[in-house]
Amino acid sequence: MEPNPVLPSLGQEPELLKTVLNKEGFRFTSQRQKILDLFQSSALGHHLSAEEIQRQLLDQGEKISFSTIYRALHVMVRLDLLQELELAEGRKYYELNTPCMDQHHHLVCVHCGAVQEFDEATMTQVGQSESTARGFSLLNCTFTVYGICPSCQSLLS
Amino acid sequence: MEPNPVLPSLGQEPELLKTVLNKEGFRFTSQRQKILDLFQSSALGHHLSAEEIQRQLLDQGEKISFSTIYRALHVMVRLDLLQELELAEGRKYYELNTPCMDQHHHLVCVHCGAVQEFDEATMTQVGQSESTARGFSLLNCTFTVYGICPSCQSLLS
DNA sequence: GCTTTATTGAAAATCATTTTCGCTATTCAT
DNA sequence: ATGAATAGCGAAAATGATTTTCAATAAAGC
Repeated sequence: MEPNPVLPSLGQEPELLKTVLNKEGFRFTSQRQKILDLFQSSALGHHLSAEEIQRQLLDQGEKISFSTIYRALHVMVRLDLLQELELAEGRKYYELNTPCMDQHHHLVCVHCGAVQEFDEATMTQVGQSESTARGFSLLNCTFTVYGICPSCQSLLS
Repeated sequence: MEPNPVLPSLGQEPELLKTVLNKEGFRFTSQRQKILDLFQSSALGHHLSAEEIQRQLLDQGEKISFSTIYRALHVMVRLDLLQELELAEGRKYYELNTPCMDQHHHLVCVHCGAVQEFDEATMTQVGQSESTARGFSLLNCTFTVYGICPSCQSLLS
């Protein structure tokens, strides 16, 4: 739950978000800053859905519409500030983007939905070599493992 | 486009699909057989969406509703005959399920949507070790690499 | 065969996400 | 700074894939 102290995050300073947005013709708004702040005040690698973002902002007294949230998320994905994740169930999640070689991957419990992150340098190496082998320029790679977590296993048995 | 001659596929013989369905209390129907046939008459690893399934069956003169298609797909995923894939864009794809250690992975062009498959034993090994390390029972793992394919690169430059 | 009940198709319902539109607020040049 | 141009905002309507409802049909098993 601590802001990550290691990675020099782009939006940590308001100035930077504004600069990055304006560089591409987008405008800086308080809503966009608040959404980015949410990600930065969570643990590194914490993922949020649009609904969770709205709820968390409401909890801290900020009313925001879904259209604004989705537009902000798309802009920040386009600017490489965020990464879009498909953690099952027809809902998209977003998290702070990290350089490709530092990417982490996900272990999802299909029963309770719990998600754990793990690092594995091998993954991105394989992604890199497979894509260059086929002439693709690599943008991103995701490795997701689905299983049943220990506590659900005991519930089910 | 050839039916795969190597893997002894469960639904190849109609008897088998019926047996597998009945074993779990589901009923054998011609619609389910036709859907499974579609997958088996395509190349191994070929993936289809519900819409593509409906179109292909219509093309061969078979009318089928989306409710039936989705229900059949879910049943077959539950029976481990098919595997559900999330190849971006809010649409689900399905393909014949292969034993976990033979699983292949996907390289997706985010521009034109082309998908290539590749095998990589390393992936499933990592998935296995990560999940057992955390006490998860492994069900499935997917590795998806996003990039831009050679032809789109030349179009864009 | 006959009964039970899972399955089907058509249409309505969901649900996350996207778009529309009138209004507001940011940007940039003056 | 001031103002014109326009990106972004919120509310509500629209979209599009998937799911559910419900009456009619057809497998399964006795």
